[in-house]
Amino acid sequence: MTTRSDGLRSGELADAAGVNQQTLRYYERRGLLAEPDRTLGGHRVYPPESVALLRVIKAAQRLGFTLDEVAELLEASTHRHGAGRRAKAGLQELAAAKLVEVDARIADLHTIRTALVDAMDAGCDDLAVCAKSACCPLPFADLAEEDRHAGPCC
Amino acid sequence: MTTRSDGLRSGELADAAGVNQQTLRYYERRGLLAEPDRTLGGHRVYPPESVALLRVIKAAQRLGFTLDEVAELLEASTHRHGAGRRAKAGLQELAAAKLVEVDARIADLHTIRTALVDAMDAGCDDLAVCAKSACCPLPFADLAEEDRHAGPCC
DNA sequence: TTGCATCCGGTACCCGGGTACAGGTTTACC
DNA sequence: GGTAAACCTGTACCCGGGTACCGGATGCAA
Repeated sequence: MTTRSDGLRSGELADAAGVNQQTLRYYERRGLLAEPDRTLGGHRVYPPESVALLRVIKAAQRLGFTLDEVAELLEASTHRHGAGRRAKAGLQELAAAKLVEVDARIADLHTIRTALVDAMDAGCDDLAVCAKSACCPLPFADLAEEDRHAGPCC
Repeated sequence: MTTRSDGLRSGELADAAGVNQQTLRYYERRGLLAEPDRTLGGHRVYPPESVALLRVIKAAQRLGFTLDEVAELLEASTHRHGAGRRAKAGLQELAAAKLVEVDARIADLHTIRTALVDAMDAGCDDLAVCAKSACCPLPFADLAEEDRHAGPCC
């Protein structure tokens, strides 16, 4: 049965999409990739569209969506094709929400940038000294509040 | 022996600095906090300056420095007080390097922002459809390169 | 001296996004 | 039919910055 005209083996798909082979199985577990067909021996055989799908996943991830959000987006689209009702948020809603997050993060980084420049301009070169003297322009109290607002980096 | 006029217990320091008590021990392990004196029974007794030190640590962290970098900065300042030679980078150097990182991250986020707005303007609402049609403005190929350059978020 | 709050060390777990390894099949080509 | 490459499952580990839990010991006041 050499009629494997268009299926991809996991290694081929991984190479084509530029991801690790383990990542494919990881995405499968996370629900981003549907369980593919198998050979009689149990080896995965992916349809050619999978390459495009992986590229979409990577693009969405690059836009700041978490894997859970990407899974939600993909699930939403398949469900919309099938059943009429749509419970999941579409790309428009999630992108709008993500845009707000990105803008907040940019603003936050500008605050940080300003503080860094201030510290450099003031010639601070010793944290222990800064901690004791009041010369240092590092806004020890102020920064913390913004932190709560924007959330930690990770 | 009630002459504990100025020492802080770990719980007191944690409360005063607004951190978890476990975090204090964690910082001690990481070398950010020197090992404090102990009571006869082995309980930690911190000097009052520790509160300021913790605030500095939090401020530095807020500026984007990792705990390792903060430790390096603190270590550098104490070593400079002691021995004459300085091997560690000072705040000036690290801040300059961090500034470059922050600027790169801001630029990267602007790229992401643009892509998000483009996708919203184009009315994309289905990733699976976007993957197949060429209508979608999501720059599937381009984004990946920038990613390598700026590094992943976490 | 009793009783309760606090503290101790050690270990294990959390988040997100993977990656690595071990040890056992399957496939493909000669 | 032999052999090497590719594949399989399951489990454990990585990064950074903490947090939680446990059983036992201390501190302090009444």
